[in-house]
Amino acid sequence: MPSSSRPFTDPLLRWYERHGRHGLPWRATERSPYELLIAEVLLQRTTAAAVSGAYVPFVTRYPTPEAVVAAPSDEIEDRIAPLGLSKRAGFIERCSGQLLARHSGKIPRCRYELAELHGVGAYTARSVAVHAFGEDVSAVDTNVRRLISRFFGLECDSDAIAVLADEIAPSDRSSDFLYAMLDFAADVCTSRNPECGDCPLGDDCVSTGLASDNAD
DNA sequence: AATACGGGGAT
DNA sequence: ATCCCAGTATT
Repeated sequence: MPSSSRPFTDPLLRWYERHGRHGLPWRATERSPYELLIAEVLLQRTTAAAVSGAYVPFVTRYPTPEAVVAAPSDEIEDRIAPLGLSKRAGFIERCSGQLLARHSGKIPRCRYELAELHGVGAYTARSVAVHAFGEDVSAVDTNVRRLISRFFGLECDSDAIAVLADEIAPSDRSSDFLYAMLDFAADVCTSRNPECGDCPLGDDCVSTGLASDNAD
């Protein structure tokens, strides 16, 4: 992590310790890599609030890839349906089969092997690598993209965002840092009507004060 | 490089 | 009524 990024990372981590969404069920300690992978798939284009209700019943009913493969397809689909993008039910089934066939039911640590799994793209692979295995990278989703583009003044669709996100990830706290960016972007640096007023990053944010979104 | 998938909450 | 959400697979 370059020292020049500390005006970003330090206040962000401090904010996270105080105001982060620490109660989200997939963040509980002792979640297995498989359980984290399931959470990430359910969270694709889906709000944390929506997933939080369905998550515990899901991983309780299907605690392993074996349980997914053994279960009736329509039953899994019924649990995904309220979240939308119900084809993810099929993703999870196929992914679970691949986990059994290729990795003897375990979640691989390598994010490129992770991304070979059905329903697991670059983002989800990185996310699992960070939260399950502590890899020193970032995962750029909608929230992180918006936050970094605003703070550093980068174009929203710039490839530089992903590069920068990796560079500034603190090697010893990559998971907390990612959660911190997600929570901060969801609660303060929101898509519409960001709370720039009492933003703890305000002094150094390129876009501070221009309350219109889409900071570039 | 576009497009389909999607229900639910916020504005 | 429209926008948005911890994206990915498929044209």
